[in-house]
Amino acid sequence: MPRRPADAQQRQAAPDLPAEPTQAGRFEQARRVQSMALLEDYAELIADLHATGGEARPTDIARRLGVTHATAIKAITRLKREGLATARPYRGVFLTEEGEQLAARVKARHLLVVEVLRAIGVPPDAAEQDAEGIEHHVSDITLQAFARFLKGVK
Amino acid sequence: MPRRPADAQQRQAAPDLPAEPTQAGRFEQARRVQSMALLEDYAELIADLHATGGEARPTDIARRLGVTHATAIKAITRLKREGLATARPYRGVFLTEEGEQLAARVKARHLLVVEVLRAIGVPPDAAEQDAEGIEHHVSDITLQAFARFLKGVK
DNA sequence: ACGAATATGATGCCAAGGCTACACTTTCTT
DNA sequence: AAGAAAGTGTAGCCTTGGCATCATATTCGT
Repeated sequence: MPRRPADAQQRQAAPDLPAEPTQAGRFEQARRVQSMALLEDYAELIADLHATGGEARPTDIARRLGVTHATAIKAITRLKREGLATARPYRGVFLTEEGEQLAARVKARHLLVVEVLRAIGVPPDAAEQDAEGIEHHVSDITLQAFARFLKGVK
Repeated sequence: MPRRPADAQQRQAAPDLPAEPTQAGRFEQARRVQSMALLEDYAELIADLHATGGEARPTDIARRLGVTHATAIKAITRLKREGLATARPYRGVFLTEEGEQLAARVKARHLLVVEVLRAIGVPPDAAEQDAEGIEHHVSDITLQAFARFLKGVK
């Protein structure tokens, strides 16, 4: 996480708000997106676990993500800190309202990305694999374009 | 960088080689990709600086990327460590043969991704912005599909 | 119901990639 | 040519997200 530069040397203190169309701006944005990716993945997975099995235990989460439980717990801590989740010891993790909304958005986006890749002719396996990384970088504007595109080819 | 797990607890020591089609496998792959993204961006930029201006100084690189020069130098150190670049103090950074190849691949991929986004109907600015993050997650297989797709709509 | 197995949570370690600050070169300007 | 400006490199700090390990808590099977 960039932690607000405030560097005096050679950066004109961009007010952070506008997505300047400069190369540096694009890279900054990409880095910002990246820092959200983890939260998004966890939120989506927790929602999925609740939707299917019923519980989202740290160990389940860790296994599904391919990390150790310690890593999962650390991420869950961050989710709690961000107000996206709560957890009762030995009772699993629960998404807050905000967390649920994030998860829903992420899931919809994931499906759309996979669909678009498939429509373009990407083999199913590759589509699934690449979507996992791509989805986090798909902006709302691009997402809308994806939806329109699918309506066209459907 | 994952640093080879060797965890004994609940992971069956996957030989690292096969891209297993499991969810955990997909996430691992996405993380692996992520760790390459930085090197790719730097290599591409260095090649671009050489192609246009002529020199790739740490400060130029830092400015273009929107980071401080200290950060750029750290990344350059990693590039050197990975055998992708060399540097002569106060004389700029140079890509090795391998670095050049990486840069070329990355650039071609970037252009293709932007083109595909445009073809799908994504506005230019969004296409440029999103491609910056997306490109790193586009596998060779998907890239080939992209190329075929463009031939079709061209 | 109790002991083994499993899950949980807390620590501590590591590397990457941000940052600031400071020292030292090089280059530019006058 | 000398001082100012700009570039370069080093060091130290922070956060994130991996990891292993250990001590507990819970759950399960007999």
